[in-house]
Amino acid sequence: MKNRVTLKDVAKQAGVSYQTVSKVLKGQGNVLAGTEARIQAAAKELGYIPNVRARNLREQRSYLIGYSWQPEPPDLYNPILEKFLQSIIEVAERQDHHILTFAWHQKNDQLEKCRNLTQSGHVDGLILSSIDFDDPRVAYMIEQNFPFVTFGRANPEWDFAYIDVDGGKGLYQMTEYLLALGHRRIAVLAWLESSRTGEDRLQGYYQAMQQAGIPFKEGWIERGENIVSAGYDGARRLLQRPPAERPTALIGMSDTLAIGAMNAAHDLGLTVGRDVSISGFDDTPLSQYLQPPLTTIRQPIWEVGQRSVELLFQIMEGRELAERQILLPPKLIIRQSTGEVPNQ
Amino acid sequence: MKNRVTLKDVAKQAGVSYQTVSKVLKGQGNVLAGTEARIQAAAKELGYIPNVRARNLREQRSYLIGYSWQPEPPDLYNPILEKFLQSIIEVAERQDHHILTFAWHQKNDQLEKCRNLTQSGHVDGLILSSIDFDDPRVAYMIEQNFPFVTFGRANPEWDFAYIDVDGGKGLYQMTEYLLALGHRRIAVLAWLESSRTGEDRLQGYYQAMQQAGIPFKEGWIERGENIVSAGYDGARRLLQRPPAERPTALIGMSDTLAIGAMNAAHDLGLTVGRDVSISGFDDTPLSQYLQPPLTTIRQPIWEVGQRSVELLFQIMEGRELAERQILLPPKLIIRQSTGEVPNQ
DNA sequence: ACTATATAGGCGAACGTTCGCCTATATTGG
DNA sequence: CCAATATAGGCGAACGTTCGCCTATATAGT
Repeated sequence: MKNRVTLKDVAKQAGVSYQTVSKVLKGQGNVLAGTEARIQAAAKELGYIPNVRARNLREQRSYLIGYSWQPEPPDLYNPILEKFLQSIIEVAERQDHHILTFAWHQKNDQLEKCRNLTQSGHVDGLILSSIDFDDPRVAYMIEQNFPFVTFGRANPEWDFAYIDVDGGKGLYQMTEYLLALGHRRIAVLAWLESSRTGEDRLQGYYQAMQQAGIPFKEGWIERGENIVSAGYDGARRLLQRPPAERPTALIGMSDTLAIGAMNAAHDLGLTVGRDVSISGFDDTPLSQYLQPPLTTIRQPIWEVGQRSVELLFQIMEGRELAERQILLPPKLIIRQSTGEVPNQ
Repeated sequence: MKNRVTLKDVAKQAGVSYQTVSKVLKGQGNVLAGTEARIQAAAKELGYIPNVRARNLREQRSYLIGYSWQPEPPDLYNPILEKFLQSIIEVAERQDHHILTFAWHQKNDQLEKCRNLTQSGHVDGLILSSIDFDDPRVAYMIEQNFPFVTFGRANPEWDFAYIDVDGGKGLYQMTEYLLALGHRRIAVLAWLESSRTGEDRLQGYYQAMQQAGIPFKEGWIERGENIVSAGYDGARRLLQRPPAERPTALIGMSDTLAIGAMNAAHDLGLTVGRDVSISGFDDTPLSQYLQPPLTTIRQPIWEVGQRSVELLFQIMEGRELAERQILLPPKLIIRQSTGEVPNQ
């Protein structure tokens, strides 16, 4: 590891100055064909691989993009992390960049970590997720004018590049679908009001219900953390109401909540898909194998990852951007948990 | 980003040479208390943060650890990736290191990627997973004497640092448990013979069966890829055998296969946990919420991650290691898919 | 034949650290 | 009073690139 082959070694072997080797290898050389061949041969023979640490210092960049996500508690998991990571890694590598991952444990760690990572020159850009409404990281990045992209929206008054999935549209479609099936009493297992993403999604539900002329009932929204037991408890409360006001369909704001709801229905002796319809959000890989398979909403995660890196590259290159805010539509995936599978 | 504050800025403000600032800030200074205070104050006032690119070049290291994993196909997911990643990130950060992630798509990409990453000085060490028996990456790292640790074993004739979970022990415990419940016809949904991990696990099954004096039946091993449909197909074949030779218990080599098996049993009108026992391996976060909850084997992923980074640090520091090969025991998690929950 | 221009490649400088050695002053001991 | 030693901090060098400028030769134009 220590005595790696450097430009100087190649230069000596090829009989030129090491700077010339650099130029030739970067395709900026202005040399005779013979010289070029000699240099290439020497580089190949010696197995020259440029030292990125020196390049980084000289070029004042690190070819690294930072990414961190909010850790889930042990018994839970992040259904989209793997795909998202893989997509950003893939796109980054196409441009000779890598992804540096970092963690934050306390909420107030976040800003400090971002500060350090950016100011120390560790990374050239940042991809942030689990964005809060008035997220201090976003404010800081804007203030510092440091290249970044978020997966998720923040305060709409701030102008910065983000990508998000239109969860409102997702819930709108889902509600519409359930209404078309004939449901009228449709409840939602929602997140706490502090979640911006959660409230966005809920808007889609409100909108569809209103369009269908169904008056809003406060009691149809059960709120809780994004954990299975919250889905279970919420569904249990809803399903134990008097028959006349018991919902016939439950929309979970995540597959996690939907799974809790399915278990609650099961424990109450109800058959999901017949006695009650239940749907989720995320299209967790296993959701199609649940009994019954879960109707859900799939986020275009791969595309989110790809486009966020592409966006970030454009920002890092200082290009003017036509489209800095991207909202991607999710896709309704119909399975048996909301009743018989329709034709096709 | 461009005109960040450097040692020279701090030095000017404190009225000393920049090298002295460096020494003081690294705690190696031999200066008057007053000078030290002046330097610290200046650094704080200017918000000095060392430039890691310069440090890396000078120190000939990157403070980065590389990690890559085998991407799962889109409808599948890696049940342990998130926890593993989080654990290695956390331990790495405690020592001022970060994790650099990279991908490989083709099998033959792997070696090339590792070569580049190590020879270019991108990373100081590597954590490798999805190890093959005669894995060329391992051979290369040994030959280059580059610091690395694997999660998983390779050719036992090679001497290098690894951590693995004793899957054989896991299957032994599971088989023993099923035998204790009274099962005699116990089948396994296994991986292809080319999987070293799979064969290791299978050994535990063979051993337990042999100790119980039950003759081995070739037909009780159904092999396939690690995908739900393979578990489904394998279980279907096993469960459709004539009653006298139909297995009463199916051991899945992964939760994925077990889920396929549960679906097959369901489709054949069998109740899992009563008509047939089914178990998995991994303790996927959702496995406890399946209907019925899945008996499975939990890998100590957090510990694997933690210890692999600790091991790697020791190797990077060139310390002699007492224990370079670590085998951790998994834990049997009993739920209802293998029958009634025992007391406690 | 003399100047302008292109061609091929050398060379210095810089990126921001860290580290070891050097020096000037102050302190101590005999 | 002088030499030995500590103390405080300066200074040069190096890590391995990239980049711009410079120069020497060759070629072309008039």
